[in-house]
Amino acid sequence: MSTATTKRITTTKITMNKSQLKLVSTLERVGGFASAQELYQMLRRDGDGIGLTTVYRALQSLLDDKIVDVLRRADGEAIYRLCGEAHHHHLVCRSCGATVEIEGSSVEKWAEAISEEHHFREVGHTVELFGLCSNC
Amino acid sequence: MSTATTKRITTTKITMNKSQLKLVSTLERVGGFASAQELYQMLRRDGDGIGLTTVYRALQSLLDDKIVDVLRRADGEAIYRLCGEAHHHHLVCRSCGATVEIEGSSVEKWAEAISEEHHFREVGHTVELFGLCSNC
DNA sequence: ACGCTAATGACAATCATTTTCATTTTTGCT
DNA sequence: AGCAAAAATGAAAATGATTGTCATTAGCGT
Repeated sequence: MSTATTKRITTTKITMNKSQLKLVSTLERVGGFASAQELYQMLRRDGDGIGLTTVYRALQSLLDDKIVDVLRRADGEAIYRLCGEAHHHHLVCRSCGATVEIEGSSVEKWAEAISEEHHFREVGHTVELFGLCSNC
Repeated sequence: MSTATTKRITTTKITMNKSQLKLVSTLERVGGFASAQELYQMLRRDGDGIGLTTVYRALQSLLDDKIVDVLRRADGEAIYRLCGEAHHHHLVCRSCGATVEIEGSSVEKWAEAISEEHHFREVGHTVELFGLCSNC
């Protein structure tokens, strides 16, 4: 008999309720980041009678289930996006707001190495660059 | 006579008022990040009659003068630190809050390269890692 | 249909941050 | 020193995102 440890396979069954599904599809439509307030307004505009509380709750569940990622805008407002989106970072002009999407495999590798070095698991990262673009 | 363009030397005289000085010295004492609310409470504990409004205003001025940096905690609260502090990043346990300070010259170089590539100037960056530490 | 649980939404509460505005302090000038 | 204008200050109210409360409702299994 092998003494190999059995890998734990996480079989958490993830069930999404109606609100969560609506949010996911709205986020798909957005294709990037959106705040809770923005998502709420989009749904209302579409005639949906969803409540703000429900939007926040559903987003929290989606976060727990790792279906969405969260980030903070400069003013502190939380913005969400689907995890599935290709992971990239942003170079933002702090004057005019122009944004360039950056893919940075080197940073990903760096983050991974650091995490291992310190025995951290499930490490995500936030990497954002802020400066002045050539026009500003 | 030379036709060389004259380099503009920015001689903005930076004068700090009393409140700004107090905040700088408090931040020195802290040696890292602190929120406006925390700084306010520290000063009050020390018997200073400073008002919260003044703390926010002074921090804003220090930001404008590039004397302090700002970052966001996970809950969206803004935290400030002196720019002079050795620049480093953080690896934070999202469960117990344990924090490891990381220095990452490779990320600095990467950020610089990206900035140049897109002709951005005065680029600062935010790099934070969040995960689960070995105890959690 | 019935009973139970999860989900929902209106509303109030919280908390950081910003605004307002009247008062005080500092500064510059004579 | 004396005085006027400008800058700084702080109390209190306003704002805006987010969270908590709680009564109502929708779904589901029997």
